[in-house]
Amino acid sequence: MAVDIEQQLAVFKRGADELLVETELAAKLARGQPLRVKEGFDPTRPDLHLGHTVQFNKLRQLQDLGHHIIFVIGDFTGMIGDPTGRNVTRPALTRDEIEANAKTYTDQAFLILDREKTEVAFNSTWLLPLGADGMIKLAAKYTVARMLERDDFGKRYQNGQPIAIHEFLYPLAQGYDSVALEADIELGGTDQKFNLLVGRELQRHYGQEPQCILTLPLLEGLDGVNKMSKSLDNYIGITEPPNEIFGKLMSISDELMWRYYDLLSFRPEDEIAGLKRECGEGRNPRDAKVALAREIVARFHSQAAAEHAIAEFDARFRGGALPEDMPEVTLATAGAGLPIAQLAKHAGIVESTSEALRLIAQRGLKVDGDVVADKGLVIPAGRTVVVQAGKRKFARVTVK
RNA sequence: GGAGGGGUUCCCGAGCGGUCAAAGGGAACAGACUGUAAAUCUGUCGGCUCUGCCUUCGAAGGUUCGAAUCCUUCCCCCUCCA
Repeated sequence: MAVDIEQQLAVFKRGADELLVETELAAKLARGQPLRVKEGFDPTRPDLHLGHTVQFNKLRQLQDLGHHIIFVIGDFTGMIGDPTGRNVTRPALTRDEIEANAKTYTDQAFLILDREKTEVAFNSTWLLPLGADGMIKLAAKYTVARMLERDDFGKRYQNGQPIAIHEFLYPLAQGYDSVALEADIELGGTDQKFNLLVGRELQRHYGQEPQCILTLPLLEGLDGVNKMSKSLDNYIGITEPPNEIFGKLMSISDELMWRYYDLLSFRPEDEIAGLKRECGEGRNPRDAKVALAREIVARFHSQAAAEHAIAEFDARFRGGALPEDMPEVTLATAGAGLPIAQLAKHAGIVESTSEALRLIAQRGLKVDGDVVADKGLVIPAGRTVVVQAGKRKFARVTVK
């Protein structure tokens, strides 16, 4: 702990939404011991996207300050089930599946965090032994009124939407994690604030010094409005191919780009401010976007992959070239050839022949670069063509 | 346990015997414009062997020439009372 407290606090707070309670954190830091920093993750969805990495980035910064990171896999809380109500019950994951998910999850996290210095913990380790009686005792420590303070619950309650009882157990279980781990501070997204506060409360009940809370902003998804999530399909997955990540980043709005700079870039703050100023003075924001996309691709793949993505992007969208990689499909035909609509559907670039016909009507379907004008077009057996739906979907199809 | 309200196409939400594949909005998709920006404008937005046919309005039956709309039973959700 060579770094002084003021400097440390600045690192904690950079880009953060809220720090509770700063004076408490300063006191903890003053002891000169590494803090036990906890954050929980739900392993039911193993694919991580850039939104998750906002959290990882901060954990990494704290790790670099010498603090002890505890990466909690919510295997028990995951079992409680999906809190959004109307969804079908999630099939219970087996132990093996959970472990497999956890592994892909942590492997991805370790693209940012230092594997050697990170403690990975499964919360079933301490929650399972609680048993029904332990859970009841735990539940006795909180009231329904306080639960309804949670924005999400309160709104649903007021709007007449269902809240299942077990959903109340979720914050309690998560809060108990902090007790079991004797966390000094817990991180989470702003939507986690309530759950994090429950942790504080429970620690008091169990005679511990309450944890501090650091919330980080939720990253907006590609639409720039909703938070990034897989279910909204507005995400950039960190295991996606370089060209995908690059392309998706290039498609965001300028406004959103600056947001991404703030939350995702490792560049110094003044450098980002400089870029922003240049664009304000007339530099094409596209340049800044390329720089951001390059940085992100390089982080999850490599510098070479990033340069390559830029080159292909230019060739494709400035030069009009075809993408390097596209699905190769071979389709059998019973007759002399395949009608274009069916071909597009079976090639997987449209959902249905109806959609293909609509696209044709709107001049959005191309064969070998030419707009398909005739919906009756038949591709004869023996030919190989490149079909394109819209700007992004391609396939090379051979008719046999 | 009692009383009332409700379940409509991806989402919200109109429709309440025929003119309904179902208004309107959102999302999404395509085209124009561009920096593959965003915004805007135009169009599309169940499926198919597509000038026609088939399947949708919680589920299953029924009434009717004809049902998302009426009846019966069932399932689910909400509110108030107990």
